[in-house]
Amino acid sequence: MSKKSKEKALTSQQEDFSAWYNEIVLRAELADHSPVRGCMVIRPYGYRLWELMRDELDRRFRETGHQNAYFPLLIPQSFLSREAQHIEGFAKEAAIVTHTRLRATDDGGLEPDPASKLEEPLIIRPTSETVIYEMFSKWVQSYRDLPILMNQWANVVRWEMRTRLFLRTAEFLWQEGHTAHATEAEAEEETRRMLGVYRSFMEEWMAMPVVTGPKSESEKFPGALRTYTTEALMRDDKALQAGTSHNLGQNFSRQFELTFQSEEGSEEYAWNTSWGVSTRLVGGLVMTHGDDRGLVLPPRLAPIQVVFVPIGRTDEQREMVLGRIRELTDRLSAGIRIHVDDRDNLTPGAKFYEWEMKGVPVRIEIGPKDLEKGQLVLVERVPAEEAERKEFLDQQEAIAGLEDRLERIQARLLEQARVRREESTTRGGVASVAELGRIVEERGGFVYTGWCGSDECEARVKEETRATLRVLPDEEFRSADAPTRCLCGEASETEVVWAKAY
RNA sequence: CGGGGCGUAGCGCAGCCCGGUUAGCGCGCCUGCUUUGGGAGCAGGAGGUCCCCGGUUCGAAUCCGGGCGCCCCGACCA
Repeated sequence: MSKKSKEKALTSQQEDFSAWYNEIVLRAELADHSPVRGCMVIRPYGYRLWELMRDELDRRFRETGHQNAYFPLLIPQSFLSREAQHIEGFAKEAAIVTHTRLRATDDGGLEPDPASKLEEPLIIRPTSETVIYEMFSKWVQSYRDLPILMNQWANVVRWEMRTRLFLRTAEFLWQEGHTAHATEAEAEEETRRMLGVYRSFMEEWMAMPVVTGPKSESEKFPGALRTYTTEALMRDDKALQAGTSHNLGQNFSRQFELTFQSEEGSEEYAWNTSWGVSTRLVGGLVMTHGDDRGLVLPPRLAPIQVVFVPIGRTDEQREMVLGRIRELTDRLSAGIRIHVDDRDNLTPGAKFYEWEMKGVPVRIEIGPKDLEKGQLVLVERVPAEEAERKEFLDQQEAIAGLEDRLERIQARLLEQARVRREESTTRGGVASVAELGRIVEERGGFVYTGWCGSDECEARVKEETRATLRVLPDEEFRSADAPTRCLCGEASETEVVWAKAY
């Protein structure tokens, strides 16, 4: 019995992925557009998602010895200009504070008071390397003060031309880790360690598989020696840079006189790293798992893991059903995030659609018939097999098994995402730029090829195919028999991954 | 910053080309009754600076000029 939907249906992913994404973010109440162009309001449901990500990442940062701190939003303009590449990277998208007062205009409006003009403009941080290393230089004297392992949760502003909710907004929330070390080897180890933290978080919590490895010279962070990335593949077969970890070398310590006296007594520049993930991860989560019904959330990050929908014709029935639900949920471990949808102005069907759209992993229906039989109806957001969509289960057993079920769902989502990525990955036999272009155009996904290592070659491929060099994959991701030739015909130096990217 | 599209009720839209009563529809919202295992039904009701400013006209959502905003597609970026 196909029911005509009164709600406008979601645009399907196949019809227009971009429209699908925008609609789902708004309709699932993750975020909304702000009055200021390019900025977003993160709504409670979306913010809870971010908080759950944040809490787990924060736990992992502490576990690896890092401490949280907070550095100011405003940065002296002169700081940014100290590191040449760094300024080049951020100058084009800066928000600048020039005045400290407003005054009334004749026509009843407001304008910056010229008398309050700052001698030196302040930049709203696009990232905090400069202030942080300035401060580190005050705090560090000897090798005994190292390493410094610090992190901050903050907002940053980058005045983007073109924005999209979560994926690229003018202001976003993130974490930026900043460390200082006595040796290059230690800094490199730290850079790698945090890349690993990101990777395992993304896989274990977001159920989002990633390919890790260094970026090419042209794609690295401005001011870094080396940038490592975690690259994920979205359901529209475009790549998303989900997190980055940078070995900054001594670039910043030289500019900010971040020096220390070594064990041997010599004065040395410290070695720095920085690493970050942002609210962009929420966008990545949406585009990794979402389908034409809406969001699909992995249980570990779902604000609501299990939603109960009571069903009853009469007030009396509803009371009894709700009573039963209370009995059952009292017995649940406090670790499970549940919600009982007892609204009486919606039919059960309407609730089903709503919670599916919001990506809740498990729905449990209980009605009068179930009370008699001691059973309940359980539906997973993404069932293992379509055939068993509605499961009729013993109440006690179902409740007792919820925790395990959520873990199984978590694992399955990662597995499914992995399968999708592999199906969208092309390895071997891509021998020309034209062929790469064709694959990227027609099929999308990750394309592995050989690379001679030259910037010019990379730029040419980018120009001709619209694909970018996403990552020089770490060994475990490389092909069994790596290509021996670059697309240009020269000998391949390393295997690389190309894709159209967000 | 270039190209395209759109601004009318909370949301989605019609009306505009061809100016003419109190500006309309669906969803949502409020009240009541009946309902509830896949988007409930009926009845009643609330809700609008038609993006802004100016012009043309007896009369502007509609025509003209200027502005603003948003979305999409490109160049740059987490």
